Amino acid sequence: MKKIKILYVEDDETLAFLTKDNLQISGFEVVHFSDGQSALTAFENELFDVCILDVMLPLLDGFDLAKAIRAVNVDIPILFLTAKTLKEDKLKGLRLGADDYLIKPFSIEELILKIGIFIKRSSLYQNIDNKILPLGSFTFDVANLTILKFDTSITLTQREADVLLFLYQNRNQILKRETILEAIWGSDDYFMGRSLDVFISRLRKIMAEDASIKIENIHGIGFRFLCK
Amino acid sequence: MKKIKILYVEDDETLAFLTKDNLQISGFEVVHFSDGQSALTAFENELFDVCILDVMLPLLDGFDLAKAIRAVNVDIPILFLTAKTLKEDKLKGLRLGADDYLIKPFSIEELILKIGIFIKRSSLYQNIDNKILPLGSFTFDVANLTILKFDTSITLTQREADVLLFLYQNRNQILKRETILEAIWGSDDYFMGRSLDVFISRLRKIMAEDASIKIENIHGIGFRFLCK
DNA sequence: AATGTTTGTTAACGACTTGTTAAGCTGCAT
DNA sequence: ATGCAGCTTAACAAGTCGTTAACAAACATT
Repeated sequence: MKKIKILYVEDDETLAFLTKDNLQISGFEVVHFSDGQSALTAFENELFDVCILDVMLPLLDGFDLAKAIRAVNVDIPILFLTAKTLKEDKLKGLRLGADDYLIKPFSIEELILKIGIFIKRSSLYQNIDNKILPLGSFTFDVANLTILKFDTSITLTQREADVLLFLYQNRNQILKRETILEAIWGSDDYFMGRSLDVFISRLRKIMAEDASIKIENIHGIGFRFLCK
Repeated sequence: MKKIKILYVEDDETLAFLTKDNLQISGFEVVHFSDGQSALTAFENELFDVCILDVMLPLLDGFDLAKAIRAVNVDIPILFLTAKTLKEDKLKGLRLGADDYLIKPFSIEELILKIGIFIKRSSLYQNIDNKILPLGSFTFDVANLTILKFDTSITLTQREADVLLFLYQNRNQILKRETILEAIWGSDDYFMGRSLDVFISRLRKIMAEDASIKIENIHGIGFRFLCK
C-alpha cells in the first residue's frame, strides 16, 4: 500500500515543522516547501496525491500557486489553509468541490480528519463517465462517445473515446507512450504503440478545426494534449 | 423568453455561493436552499423548471427530498450532485429516467453544459404511458400499440412497442445492448441479443419512410435512436 | 550529409458484430 | 388437433473497427 504523498507549502517554519512531523506520524508522505515557486518546480517533476497550501505565501500566493498547479494537473485536490475567511471570488475558476479549505488556527487532529475525508471524496475516486467536458470550442460527451461541434456532431468509437478521455484527464502534461498503452491497451508492445499512433492521428484529424486544441508529440517520450 | 428557474439545494455555503453566482451569470434564475426541508416548502409554493440537489444534506437527504418532490410533481427533472460514488444500480436508474447526476468535483462549465443538455432531454421526456407520441411524421399511440402514418396505421406487437418506447425514452443517447436487454428482456445473453437485432430490423423497416427518424447502431456498444 | 530511429498517415486485412430473411418453436384460440 | 400469432434461432450477407503493413516524413546521432 503506497503512502499518500502530500505537497505542503507553508512559510511559517515552526508551524510547518510541527505539521509535517504530525502528518508523517499519521502515515502520510510529506514534502514541504516554504515558498510557492520551489513548490511549483517540484510539482512539475513529481507526482503528488494532494496539495496543502497556505494562502499567505511569499513570492507566489496560495491561490496563484493553485492556479499554476491546476495548469499542470486539473484534478488534484487542493486544501487551502487560511487565517481569514475566504474571499468568495478568489475561489472562482478553481474546481468546485475539488478544493476545500481549513481556517487557522486548526488542531492537527482536525487537519488529519479533513485530509482523510477530502481525499476520499476527491478525484482519486472520480467518476467521469457521464460527464460533458468542454474541449476548446467543442464539447465531449463521454457517455455518448460524441464530440459536439458548433453545428455538427461526431461519434467516436469506444477506443477513440478512451484515448481522448485519458489525454483529457492528463491534459497539459507530458504522457509517456508507455503510460497511455498501459492505461488503455493494458500492456505495451511495438504493435500497440503503432496502433496508438493511428488513434492519435485520427483524433488530430477530428479536432483539426480548433487550433486551440493540439496533440503534441514529444519525440521519443510520448504526447502532450494541449487544451485551453 | 422566460428564464429557466432552478431550485438548488446545497449545504456547503461556499460552494453554493459560487455555483449560484455562476449559474446566474449564465442566465438561469437560481433559488438556493441549505436544507431539504425548506427547499420542499418552497417547492410546494413556487414553480420550478429543474431541481439540482446535493445528495448529502442535513435533515432530509437528496434522494428523500427527490421522493417528496416527486410526490408533488412527477415530471420535473432532478439533477443530483454527489460527492461519493454511488452504487452503480442507483445511478443507472437515474440516467434512464427524468433524472441525472453529476459527480463532484465538477467545473462550472461542466455543470452548465450538463444542465443545458439535461433540460433539452427531459422537457421532451415527461409522462408517457398512455400518451400519443410524435415520432417524426408519425405518431406513436403507446397504449394502443399503434403507429399512425399519414394515411395508414400499423399495429405493433407488445414487444415491438416496448422496444420502441424504450428507445424513445432514451432517444439521442447511446443505449448499450446490455441495457436494453436488461430493461426489456430481463437478462442478457447471446440469443436475446440476436432477438433484439431482429426487432431493431423490424422497427427500422416500419419507420423507413421517414428519413428524420433513425436507429443508429454504435458498433460493439449498442444503439442510438435519433429523432427530433 | 548519411544513417538509423521514431512518428504520421493511409490503406488492406481479418475478426467480429450487425442486418436480414426465413425456418422453427410455443402457446393460445378455434 | 389445427391454425395462427409472436418470439426465438439459424444461416448467411454486409458492415465495422482495431490491428498490421507499408511507406513517407521528421528527428536524432554520427
